[in-house]
Amino acid sequence: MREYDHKKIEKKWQTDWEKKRIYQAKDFSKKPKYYSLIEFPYPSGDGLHVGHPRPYIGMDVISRKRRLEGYNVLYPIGWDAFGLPTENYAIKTGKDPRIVTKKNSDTFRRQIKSLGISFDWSREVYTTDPKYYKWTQWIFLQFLKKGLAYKAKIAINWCPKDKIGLANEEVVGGNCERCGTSVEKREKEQWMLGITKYADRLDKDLDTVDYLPQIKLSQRNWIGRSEGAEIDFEIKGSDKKIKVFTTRPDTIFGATYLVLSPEHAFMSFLDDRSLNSKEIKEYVASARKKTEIERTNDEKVKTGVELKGIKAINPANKEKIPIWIADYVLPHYGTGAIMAVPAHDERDFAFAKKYGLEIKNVIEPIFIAKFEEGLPFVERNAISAIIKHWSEDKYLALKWKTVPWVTFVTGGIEKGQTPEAAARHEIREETGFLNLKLTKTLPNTHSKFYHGQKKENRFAHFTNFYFELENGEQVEIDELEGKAKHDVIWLKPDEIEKLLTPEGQIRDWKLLQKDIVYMSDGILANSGKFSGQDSQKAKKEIIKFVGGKEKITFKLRDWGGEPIPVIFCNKCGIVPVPEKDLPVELPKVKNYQPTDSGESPLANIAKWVNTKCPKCKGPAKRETDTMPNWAGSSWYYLRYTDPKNSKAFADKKNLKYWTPVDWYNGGHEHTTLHLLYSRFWHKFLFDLGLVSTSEPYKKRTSHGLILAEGGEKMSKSRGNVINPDDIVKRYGADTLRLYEMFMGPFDQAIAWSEEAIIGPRRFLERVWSMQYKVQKNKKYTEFEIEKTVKKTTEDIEEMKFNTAISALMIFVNEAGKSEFISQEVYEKFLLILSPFAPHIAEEIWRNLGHKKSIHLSDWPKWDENLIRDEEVTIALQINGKVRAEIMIKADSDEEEIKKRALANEAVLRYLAGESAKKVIYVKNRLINIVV
RNA sequence: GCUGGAGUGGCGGAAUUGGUAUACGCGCUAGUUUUAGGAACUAGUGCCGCAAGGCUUGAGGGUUCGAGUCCCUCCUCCAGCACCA
Repeated sequence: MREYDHKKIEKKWQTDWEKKRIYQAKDFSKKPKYYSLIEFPYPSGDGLHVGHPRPYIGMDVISRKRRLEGYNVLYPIGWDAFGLPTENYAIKTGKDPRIVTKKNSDTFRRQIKSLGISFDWSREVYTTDPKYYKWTQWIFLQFLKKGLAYKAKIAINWCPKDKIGLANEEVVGGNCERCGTSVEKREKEQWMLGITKYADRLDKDLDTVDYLPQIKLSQRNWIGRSEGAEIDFEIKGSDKKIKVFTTRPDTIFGATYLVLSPEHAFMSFLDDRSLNSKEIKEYVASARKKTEIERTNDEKVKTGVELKGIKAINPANKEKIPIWIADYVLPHYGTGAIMAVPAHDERDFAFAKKYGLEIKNVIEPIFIAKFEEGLPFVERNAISAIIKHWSEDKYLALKWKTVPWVTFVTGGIEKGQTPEAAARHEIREETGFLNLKLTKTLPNTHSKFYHGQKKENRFAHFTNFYFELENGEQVEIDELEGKAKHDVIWLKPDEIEKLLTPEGQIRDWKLLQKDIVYMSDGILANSGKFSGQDSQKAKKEIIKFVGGKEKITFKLRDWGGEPIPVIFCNKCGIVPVPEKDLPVELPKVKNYQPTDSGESPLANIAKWVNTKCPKCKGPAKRETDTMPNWAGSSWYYLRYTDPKNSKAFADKKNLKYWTPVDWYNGGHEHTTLHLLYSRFWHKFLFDLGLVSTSEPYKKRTSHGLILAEGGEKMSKSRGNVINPDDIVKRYGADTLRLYEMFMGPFDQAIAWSEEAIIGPRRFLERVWSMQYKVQKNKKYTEFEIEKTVKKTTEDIEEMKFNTAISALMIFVNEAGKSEFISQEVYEKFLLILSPFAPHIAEEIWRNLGHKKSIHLSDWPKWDENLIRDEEVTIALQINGKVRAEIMIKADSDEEEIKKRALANEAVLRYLAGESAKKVIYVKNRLINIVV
């Protein structure tokens, strides 16, 4: 019996596989293709830590399984090397980023190879390679041609220490993510890509792909589609109009003022027309000075200034309403102006409260409780009354006798009766109390419910009152009307919310304690001819009524990116670099020091910057800003299909064969920006007829981070990095792979444990020693392997690698008990183990006499008939508690089992003479005896 | 604040979706054995209790013959978004 020598085995097979190129994808094949993809790594100087390979191993398991299932698999890798860290590193060391990148990727490659990941190394791409970024630039020129790339002056976050622009994500709490310096706001010309033009498609087409639900959700949130309307508000005494965007046109009768963002174009028209133009100008100027962060982070205290002497006209009710400017209205969303409905919007409410603006209720809440399906609704006008005790902080409620309700006093309004009179009448009848002071009338509410006593569905319209009792004087209550139906109880404030049944009354109570802004749909009120209608249903009619237009708006904004391949000419303006001159290569720069102005270090290299205009041949300058790193990573998966092509970014035939990516796994942190941007690029290329599918990725999943043992992020600066090299040396790549897949759910973050890794190693030891128990032509533990094959096959597809491995372990534990194992069964086992532990599986496979690699074999099938157990254990429960177990033949007769159960000794003991009320049988699972 | 996810032994985590809670692994306890290593093997291991037995899935209520799973209220943690009208 040989020892399990992982070092020898792993080295040997890695060399062999590489020599025979068994993982190289073939362009075009009779086999069906399968394209599995991981996010390509950023090769930092720190080398790999154990967190990096988790997704690679996960997709490796999928890819290896697909090969065994007969697919022609493309599983490529490359290096994403542009971007801030490289630049920062270069700045620090003064070294050429390309040399640094090369060195780093060499380390990464060696480390990844030592794990036995089945990447096709012949298709490696580098985003820093001119042969690659030539095509990034080329795609950019296509954007330019179609008008989807444009230059705009936008505010950027500027770190004065690093002298570098930061993306919003790189600003944490107003400080630079890297160095902690407080970030400034700077205006800078930036290249923008018009992703917003694709917003609708990016949203809709999510229906056509198989992404994890959370991923779709966060993409949808990021795109932020919302349906609403644009409505013009006329300015009194002027032909000017202000256009607002709203998702709640149904609340327009409650719009009591307008708010414009300080950047709004109306401001320039205004000039000195308003009575307080100086104040306004000051406010606009101060808002401009604030950074985006200040504007949104100032604990959301709202400030604003009224445009005095100017009024707008609410098109719904023709009322004159004031106009304000305030920086809580964002310039770049909707029209940069809103109609404020303080009664039904929290932000408007806070603002209105602060500045004493009118608050007009136009939506009355509707509460829908349980009702009988199919029964018509009987409409009733009703009252509800909160009544305070005359001397204590207690409130009157009725505890109903026939139904399990606790309510405030309620009752119908008779014809000709005022609501207040109805309330007083009802209170007297039901409680006998006489001396009430009407303290407050609360807003109306509506409620749909089933009236258990009257046996009908009710649609009640409530007028709500708050009374205070002046004293305890009472009259005798009529037996029938009062006491027979309910008892009067007094509730303390903290009991009310817990005990009260009707939601509407709970709301009344809460409203009495504090302001509540009702923002949901309901019944319209104070809304002219629309009063009484369902707010949701009336939306469209109201838009028509006020002359508005339905409109869909997106949160998504165009994003800045800085391309290289353009030239600025004084005569011709922005001129694209001719395609034949691509790529525009970066010059070798000796000094990578950044400049104070925010210009690229390239700007100092006159020789490179000064060039000729391709159009007029006059003197011109090159764009000196460099591409953001997401540009290169937006299309890299296309390059893998044809990585060496010098005529196009990839040949159409290759693209047609390999795309779309069948399964793309990546980090949670990329589910919005990267994923959205690459979808956008892909759709653009699709529109140009350059790729053959409208979506790049058929399926997308995420993996969780691996954290350090304390649960902290792993990083060199924290000094808690676990290097896979050490693990591979001591336990072997197979153990590491197995452990990473076994440690917990794949999509969840999880802390590394140096202790727990021994488990998978022991498992492999047992797998190893099993080979010495193999018997040919004998069958053992047959149905166990069938079960294991089924479970493993299914779990891998759902990325439930942890339970798949658990099934493998259970098999080995079981099979290990018998003296022998049949070769057939053992081989099946090795095949389903092979995606997780490819080296040991290969070694044993060959030891068993195979000449060809296990990884070129076939994935085993299982026989459903063998899995079905002949006998099953079922539980005997009494009142839901397990008291005994019995063995029965699978699918045996129900009555017979029940008889056996009732005759069971343990059952009889627990029954203790009592007879069974009911016996429930769940097929092949349990019997529950109710006593 | 909003949205999404989660809370199960000493620890990482299972649970065919309403049907025997704690699979698998780590750790721990006892034993066996050895080429003395960061070992291997065998048995045991949710909690309380000597036991019979009782109790257990963040807390509290509810529905059900039966709830980790469904409903309501609340608490805690993680992630993303953050005035998007």
